[in-house]
Parts: sequence; C-alpha cells; structure tokens
Amino acid sequence: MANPSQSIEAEASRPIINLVALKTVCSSCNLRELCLPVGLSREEIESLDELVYARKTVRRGDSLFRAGDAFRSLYAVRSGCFKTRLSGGDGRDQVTGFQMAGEMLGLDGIGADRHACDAVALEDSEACVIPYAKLEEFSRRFESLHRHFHKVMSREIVREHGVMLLLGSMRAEEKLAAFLVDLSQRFAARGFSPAEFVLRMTRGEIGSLLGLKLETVSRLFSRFHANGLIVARGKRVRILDLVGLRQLAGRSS
Amino acid sequence: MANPSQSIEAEASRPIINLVALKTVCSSCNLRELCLPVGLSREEIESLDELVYARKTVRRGDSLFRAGDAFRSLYAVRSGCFKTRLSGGDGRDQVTGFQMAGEMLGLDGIGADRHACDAVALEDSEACVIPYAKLEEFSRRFESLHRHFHKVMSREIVREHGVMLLLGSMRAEEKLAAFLVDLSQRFAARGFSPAEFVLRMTRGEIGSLLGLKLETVSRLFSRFHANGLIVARGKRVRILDLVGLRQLAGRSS
DNA sequence: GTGTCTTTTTGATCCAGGTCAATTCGAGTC
DNA sequence: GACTCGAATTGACCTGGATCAAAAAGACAC
Repeated sequence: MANPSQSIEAEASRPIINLVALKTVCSSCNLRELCLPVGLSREEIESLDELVYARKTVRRGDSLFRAGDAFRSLYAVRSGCFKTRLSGGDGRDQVTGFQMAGEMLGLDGIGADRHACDAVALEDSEACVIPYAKLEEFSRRFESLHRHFHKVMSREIVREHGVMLLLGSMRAEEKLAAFLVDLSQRFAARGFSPAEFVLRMTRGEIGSLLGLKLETVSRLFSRFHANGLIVARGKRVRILDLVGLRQLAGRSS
Repeated sequence: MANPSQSIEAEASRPIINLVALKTVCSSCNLRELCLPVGLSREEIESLDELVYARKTVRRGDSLFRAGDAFRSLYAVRSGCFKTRLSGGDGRDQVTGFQMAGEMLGLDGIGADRHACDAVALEDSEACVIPYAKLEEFSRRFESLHRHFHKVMSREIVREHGVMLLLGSMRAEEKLAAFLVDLSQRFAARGFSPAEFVLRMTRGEIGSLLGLKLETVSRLFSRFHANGLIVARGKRVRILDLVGLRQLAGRSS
C-alpha cells in the first residue's frame, strides 16, 4: 500500500470530507480516558500524537468510508456520532452500531483490506485518522499499545455478541429498553447526563439496529412514556425510571 | 472427518478435558491452509510449532471454556465442532456461532481478561491451545503473524456483522437458506462435500443462532425438502439445489 | 437386545409485531 | 411568517412465526 500520508492528502481534495490539521493531540485530548490512549503511559500517549496526526470532518449524512473502499486507516470518533451500516444486497439495510466520541471505526476493514460496511455521520462530526500501517508499526514498538489494541478489537467482538443476543432472543420491549440503558451508560461515561439526552438517530435507524420496524419503535416510545419509564418528545428523551428500564431489558419472556 | 490422532485414544477414559502432548505440529498439520498459519512463511510456521504446544480434548457436551473463566489462551479447533453461546441471564441462551476445524475460539476473552461466552463441544473434539501471552510475544517478533492475527480478529467482526444482518433483517426462510449455504461453503473449504453433510447441531441450536424456534427450523427443513431444495433426514442433509438456496438467501422480502 | 431420554416432526391455534394508511410534527429555507 | 419535506405518531388490520400439544424417530446406556 502506498505511503499513507500521500493517500490521505489525495482524499483531502475530494468534496464533502475535509482534512484538517490536528490541533488537539492525543496527549491533551479530553477523550483520552475513553479512546485509544486508555491505559497507556504518559510517554506512550505522546507517541500516539505522532501516530494520530490528522482529522476528517464529515457532514451529516455523508460517509466516513463505504463498504468496498480500500482500507488504510482506522478512525476514532472525535466529536459527533456515526452509524455503521451493512447493505443486504437488495436495499435491505442493517445498522450494526452507533459510535460516539472516543469509539473506534473501521476495524472490520483489516481482514480483507477493504471496508466491510458504511460509516455514516448522523450529525456533523469529526474523526481522528489512524493510519493502520503506522499503528501496526507502533504497536510492535510499544507493548501496551499492542495489547490495548487487541483489547479494543476484542471488545468490539463482545459488543456484537450483545447485539446478537438482543436481536436473536429479546422481545421488542426488551430490545428498546436495553438500547436506552446502553445509550444512557455511554452518555454518562462521556460526562453527559445519563438521564436526559438527544437521540442522533431516527426511529427507523434504531429499529434497524434492533430488528424492528420504525412504527414499532415509535409505539414503544409512546408506551414507555405512558408507563412512566421515560419522557419522549421527538429526539429528546428523558429517562424517569432507569431501574424499571433495566428490569425490562433483563427480563425473560 | 478430520484426521484421528491415535495418541488420544489412551487418554479418552480420563474425565472431561485432557491435556495431551501435541504430536502434530502446525508445520505438518493438515489444517495449515485454514488455521493460524495461513499466509505465513515456512520458518514462521515452524516458530508456531513452539507457540502451539498442547491440545485439549473435549467430550461432546462439555465446555472448552465458560463465560467468566479467566482468559489465558486462544484455541484453534483441530477436530470436531463447537458452538459459542451467550447466556442472557434468565435461561435465555443465544448461540453466537458454530466453529469447525481451523477456526479460532476465545477472541472475546482478550478485552476483559475473562471469557465472555461458553464454548461447548457439539461432538467429541480437539482444540489446539495457543497461550495468549506467547502469541503476543511472537507477534511482536514476526510481523506477518502480527498482521495475520489482526486479520483473524477483524474477520470475526465481519462474520458477526453477517449474523446481525441475518438476525435483524431476514425472514425465516432466508435465514435458514443463508445458514445452509454458509455451512456448505465451510465444508467445501475443508475438503468435504459441499452438497452432503451431517449437522452436528440440533434444530434448537440452529434456531438459536438464527433467532427462530426449533419447530420453525424443523418446518423449514420439511418445506425445503418438499420444494426440492434439499433432502433432509434428521441430521443428514443433502443439498439438491444450491443455486436455489442462494437465491432464497439473497432475496428481499 | 430393552428401556429411557432426547430430538424431531407435525398439527392446531394464537398473538407480537409487521404492513398499510392517514395525520401531525418539526427543522430548514425562502 | 409560509412552504416543504422528511420524521414521527397513531389507527386498523393482517400474518409469519411462536406456542402448545402429541406422536414418532433416533441415540445411548445397560
């Protein structure tokens, strides 16, 4: 594969997606407790500053990468929110996840040197570009980065196991409850309120992740509202009874 | 079926899981075109012989590892067949995959230093033990092993994406067709007939992977049989019309 | 072999969630 | 403000797959 810096530069001239010089480096990034630097030493994080040297801005609705694109880099969400999406051939899409700040995108591309899904921004967003060749080189140099990167991949596998459990053996109510509890935790981990947030995705996108139709998702929001579990008005959600939601999410049929 | 190893015979009477000295090393293993050695040079594969130094035999129904067990090793299926299973708390299980010869088990354990699912043998099976600490050490030494291991993890992520697509957006018929096509390919890759094989898993286990009840799976087998797509008698399956199955699997609602 | 236990098949019935359709809401834009 | 267009809500109805039930077929231990 060509020199990564060149290939990224070339992409910068394309419309839609812009490359900006990285102002905030990993060592001073406010996401360093969530993102790639987790668990690394001071000097290791400083070496990341050299590895993660560029960012891409992606406008709402545009793609960070698409299935079939040549794989060169991983991405860490710096701000905003993405969805990953698989196209099932005939217009049938499946959302495989939503990624928020500090979460990694593109791991699926390593196996076949091409991305296996689309990553679409749900709002205007920024992602840090991590050239994969460099990451490999660095992870051979720094043992804990090496180890940490394996953990990141492994956790993605575990996360997907969770989605499979949800898709394969939960009822609609349980699915949505589990989804809301998960979102709440992730907002909390980023210092936002776990009880009140704005959804970045549509009912249809939530439904796609959960294996439900958008009408069903909408009805469930209304039902949860009526049952005093949440207050939902459009994309604005307030969780009133997290314990109740948790019980719903964990309960058997 | 995969080659019997005479040395195991003596140990067969010992309880449940036995550790046996590895007679067949990676460099002479008949799975080296499928397993960890793929794409490695002669000498790199010889170094694997040092890494993969033991095997475990697991009797049908027993576990290779269980969710919560401390994570120390990865495993490569040497012979037989496993399922990975997630327990959803209250007796509700979800099968997350079936693994056959040459496929890797335990990748989910790296992230949290504990296994996140159970790996259960569907028949008397053997797995090569790959101590993770050693794998890390070796992969820092051998660039292509390093790279290859990342690919293995990434492909597992992609495989799970596929299961999510299946669970989230296919109808029952399409799910089972996709499952049979996948099995057929995997048997073919191992030198077995792609058209005639014996299922190692029950209808219930297939149903769990596909998000269906066992009665539905059974009815679908009967329907496929009636439609001339397959001949199914119990666990023995013959595919008569692979093209037809493929079309079913890829078709929209 | 005989008996026991698990798995599979098949039928009858039911209901959770899908489908179709009609408003209503809300974020942009001019 | 008024207009537009996608997103969300809600109702009415339908259906694919679940559930319940019972019998048949294997698999395995003794």
